[in-house]
Amino acid sequence: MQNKKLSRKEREFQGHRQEILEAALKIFSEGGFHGVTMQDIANEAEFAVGTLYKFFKNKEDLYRVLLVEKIESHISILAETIESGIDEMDSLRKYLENIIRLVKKDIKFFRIFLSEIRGTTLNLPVESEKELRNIREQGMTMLVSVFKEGSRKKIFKDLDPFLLAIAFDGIISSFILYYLVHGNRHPFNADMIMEIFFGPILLDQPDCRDKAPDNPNKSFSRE
Amino acid sequence: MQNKKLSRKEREFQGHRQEILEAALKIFSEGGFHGVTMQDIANEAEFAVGTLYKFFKNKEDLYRVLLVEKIESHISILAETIESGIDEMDSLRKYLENIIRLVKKDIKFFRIFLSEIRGTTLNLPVESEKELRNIREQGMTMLVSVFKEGSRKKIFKDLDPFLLAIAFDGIISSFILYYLVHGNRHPFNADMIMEIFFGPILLDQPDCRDKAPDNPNKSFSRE
Amino acid sequence: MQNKKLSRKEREFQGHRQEILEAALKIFSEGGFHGVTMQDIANEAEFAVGTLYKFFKNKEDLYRVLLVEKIESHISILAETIESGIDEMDSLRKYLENIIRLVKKDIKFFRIFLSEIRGTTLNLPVESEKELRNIREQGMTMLVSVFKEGSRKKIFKDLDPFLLAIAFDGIISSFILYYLVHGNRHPFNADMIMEIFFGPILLDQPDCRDKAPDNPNKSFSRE
Amino acid sequence: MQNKKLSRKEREFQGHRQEILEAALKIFSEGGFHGVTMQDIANEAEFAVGTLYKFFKNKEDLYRVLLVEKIESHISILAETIESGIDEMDSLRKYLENIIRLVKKDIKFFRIFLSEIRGTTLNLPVESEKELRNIREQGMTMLVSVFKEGSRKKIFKDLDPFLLAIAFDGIISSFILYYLVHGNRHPFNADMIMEIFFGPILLDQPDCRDKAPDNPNKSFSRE
DNA sequence: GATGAATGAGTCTTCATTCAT
DNA sequence: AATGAATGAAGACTCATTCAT
Repeated sequence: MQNKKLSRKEREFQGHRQEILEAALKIFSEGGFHGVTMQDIANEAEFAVGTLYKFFKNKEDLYRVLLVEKIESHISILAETIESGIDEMDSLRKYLENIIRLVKKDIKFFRIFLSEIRGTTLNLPVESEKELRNIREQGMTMLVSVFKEGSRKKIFKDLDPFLLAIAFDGIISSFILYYLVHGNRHPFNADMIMEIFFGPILLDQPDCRDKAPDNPNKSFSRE
Repeated sequence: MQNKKLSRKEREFQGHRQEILEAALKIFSEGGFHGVTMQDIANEAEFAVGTLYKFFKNKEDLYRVLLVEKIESHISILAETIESGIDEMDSLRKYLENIIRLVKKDIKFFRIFLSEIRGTTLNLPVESEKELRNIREQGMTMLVSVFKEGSRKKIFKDLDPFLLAIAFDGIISSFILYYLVHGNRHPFNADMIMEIFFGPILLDQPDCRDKAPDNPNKSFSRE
Repeated sequence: MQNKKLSRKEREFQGHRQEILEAALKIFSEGGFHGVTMQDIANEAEFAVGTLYKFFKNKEDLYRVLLVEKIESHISILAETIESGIDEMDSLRKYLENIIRLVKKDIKFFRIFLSEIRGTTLNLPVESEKELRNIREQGMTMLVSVFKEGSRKKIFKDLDPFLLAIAFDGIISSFILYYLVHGNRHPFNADMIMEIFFGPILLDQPDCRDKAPDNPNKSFSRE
Repeated sequence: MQNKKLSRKEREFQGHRQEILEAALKIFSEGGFHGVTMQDIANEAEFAVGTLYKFFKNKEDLYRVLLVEKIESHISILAETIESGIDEMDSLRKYLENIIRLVKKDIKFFRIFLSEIRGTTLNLPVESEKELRNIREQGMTMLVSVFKEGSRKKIFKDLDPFLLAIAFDGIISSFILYYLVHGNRHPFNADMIMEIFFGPILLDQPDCRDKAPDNPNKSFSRE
């Protein structure tokens, strides 16, 4: 009975915690970290401000937890996805399909996520930003592995797998961002993105590389 | 003589305005809009706070002007660049080379720019955000035209030129972001990006498209 | 019990609101609207500045509420008074007696009231000034009615009742002002004011009117 | 010649001083002391802000001088007027006629004057307020003398001449204020005010004095 | 755990005043 | 005397956080 009682309490605790996180997600996604007050979140969550502080150390902590929990959950889904692929192309296509599914399911989160992750000027204190960036890096690492493996197997052209991962990730982000801002104006799906990325865009031309003289000025490296 | 005197004053005025803008750029790029006080900027600019308000209506105005002036200048450079290309591929390569050049020259600006433009949650009041997004849109429009023309000429594969532009833009942003965060760890240049985007990544495979059954669940469209 | 608790909270809330209003009254009556800071009021009220803003939207609102609540309360007292008179002279004498009583009881308020209401250059934004003037106007309207009725009954000499009200009101204000500045140096009471206003000042003289040639220059009308 | 040159300079100096005072009068009368910036006045005067400080020590000084000079000039006019009267009634009528004339000629000044003089909460630091009040007192003193003389000559009813002066002054202020706020809605002139003040308002009634029992509660004296 | 009134440090912004030209 | 750019002190207001109930 004691056990049961505690368990109910625990369930309630977790329930309230979730309600607060969801309220925070909604409110933050609309106003951004600085455009939102703890009172706003408390109102949305239908709790008193003080209560928020029983669950989260402070505003920043609430925001951070919000992001970290979701990112970790998404990353673990995507990790499974990638591992379930029968080959690298399959993994990446599934990865894409899943991201698209997640974005549709969780627009609010991605709204925050993008502004937080793509920005380089900070909403949060350095420490929190680092943590976010590290978690985020794990996601990139997964991609890099796939591209490395694909390169090793000679499925992919011989390019730095890291750069390929950056590019792939950039395309995805760009589509997500476009979707968040403009909705369905130019519909797309995983296969179209795969085609754009992996297929040739340029038709009937030997190679676009040889046209470029090695002008050091153009290369992207700090002097 | 009267004329000369006025001209000196005007030059001084513009000079001070520039100094403030540069100080603001530095400080904002380090702390973000909300992480920075007018006092911080005044200190960096070596003016009194009050002086900032002689040049800019308020903090937001200062930030907005900072972005707008630079974006407009960069866009006009890129527009010229694109027009100077002998064909679409040349235009895009030059576009890329110029962006890379601009980023190297103006890291601080791009730091702000990315966080401002890629985010969907606002730093600024809605009105200012709209203005920024509109200017930014002009940049995208340029890219779209090139892809449209390339499609028309059958230089590019028959895909929605809009999606191609989004993808191209996404790759660029991703590389810039990577450069801003990690510097030169994985060096790249315009040609590499061109190759990744326009060349095929997938080797010796007929087409990646036909493997994908038309699963509506995967397509990126709201219900 | 729940009810009681709420009621206690409500009582406390109203209590604090009153404490703030009283502190504000004291401080404003000494320094005027512009000569006083919210910090001054907070100190006097023994609350933090932030607390003031839980009760009043801003400094102006606090000042306005202060005036409006008191004016309305005073006007309603005076309205009752006037209605309770057995005839017009009685009404006005009672009106006077009550004003004198109120002034003695609430010197601080009248200090603010006079400077606010008699001035024509604004302390407050136009909107608030209008509101104050409107409420104030109600007070004048009461006086005008009495004078109208007295004129109709031929109790008063046949003069524009409006002008009589203005004159009567002016005398009162003048005595109040004198009292506020010099205290009791020249004591007076309601009856003395009544005598000055209603009785003849000029002795044994036919009428002072016929001596005045109709010089348009002297009449108080805009050309 | 040297003399002449200085004299021209002096004339110019005085001219500019006047222009500034006039601009200040206009601007202050519209916005009140605190609602106006030195820049506003400078704009109106078509001088630079710095120039204002060549003529006046600071904002307060400008405001004070503005009032003092006008008040003194008006008082001296009114003093002459009063002295020119053939008897007390004539003096007071002429006094009234002149005030009305002055108000019509100098609405802007009276707008400031009233709010400054009738208020008891300060726009200005205590010292300046005292100075203004002293000058103003001189005006009252003139009135008091006339009433004293009238009482001595038994022209006026035997009432404290001081109170009569306060009452007379109050009526005048009230009419002026009404005129400033509502313009000519209820036209009046010196004679009407004389009649209201000196004639009986109450008709066919023995005396209103004896009805009043000596209730100390009603008398206007601090306990 | 839940509450929400109270706190007060922190910021933007204004504007009287100065001073080099 | 005239200028007006620069100054910086001062004040209204906000909001994350605390704590007594």
